[in-house]
Amino acid sequence: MVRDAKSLVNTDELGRAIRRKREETGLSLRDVADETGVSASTLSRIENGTGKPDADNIARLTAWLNVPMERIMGGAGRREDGDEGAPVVYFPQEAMPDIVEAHLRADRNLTADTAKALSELFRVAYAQFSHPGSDARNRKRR
Amino acid sequence: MVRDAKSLVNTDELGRAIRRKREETGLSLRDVADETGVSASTLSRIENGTGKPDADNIARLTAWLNVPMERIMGGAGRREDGDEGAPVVYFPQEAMPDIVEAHLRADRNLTADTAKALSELFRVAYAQFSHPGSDARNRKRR
DNA sequence: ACAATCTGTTTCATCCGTGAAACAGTGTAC
DNA sequence: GTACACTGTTTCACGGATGAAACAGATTGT
Repeated sequence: MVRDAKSLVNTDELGRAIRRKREETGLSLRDVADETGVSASTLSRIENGTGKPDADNIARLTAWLNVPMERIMGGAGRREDGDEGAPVVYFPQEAMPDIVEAHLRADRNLTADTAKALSELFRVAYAQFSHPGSDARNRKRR
Repeated sequence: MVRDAKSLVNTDELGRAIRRKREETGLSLRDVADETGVSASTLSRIENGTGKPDADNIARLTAWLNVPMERIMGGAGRREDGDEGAPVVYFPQEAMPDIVEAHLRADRNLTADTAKALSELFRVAYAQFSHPGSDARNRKRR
């Protein structure tokens, strides 16, 4: 059942991937820090395999790497195929714009200002579409 | 409202999902604790939306829920088929609209039509801002 | 009645990941 | 030389997530 207290976070692989991409693109730790929102000191620790990054930083860095999180974190089952009968709403209005913004910040083809502008645009548009005016929380499942 | 929080971990939905499945299967917190390796006290906190679980516990619980982790955490990514070792495949700007679209489609707060419309809007806006040749690139001296 | 055993919640002390800032090298200009 | 601007690393105080254990409530058995 439960494997004994083994860490499910593959820190080494994550660190290697980050260092590889960072060096390939010729960026400094502080550059990546600016793009991802993860501090340079934390990035250094992750690249050197010291400690385990928390969930937010893993999400930011996997977004920057463009790799699925399961690559870095183990133990997650895969379902999803066929249909999403699962009655769970995972991305409510609150989270979505932040997720998009995180992706935009990680996009090297955008300046910080542009990323912010796009993020704001999306935020406004999303809010408009996802808040029909009623206070209905979630769409009823059918 | 969380202004700077920008947490990429959707704790509330994770907690709701766990509580739902736990009650559906008639398990106690300590039962789930035994199955997942997450302590009952931590489970109680997660179900009630207090704090943010760390990466290991997210992995354990998404595994127990049998849902992909991206549903809980806002990571980007694309799975490269098969190969494990070196295999982190990066592909930059073209991916962004697709990533956003994937997230929008997974958002149950949006109808399919709305998701598509938002996706298109984002695609157009992004293309406008990110096309090469302009000043879009970050100034970077070597 | 009482006790025993469940349940979920909440202290409590400990551990650890975090970012800012200090630090140590390494060039590069002047 | 010696400032300066960069690099990656490490120190530091702090916030917060954690599990064990204490806790309160409910249910059941005797």
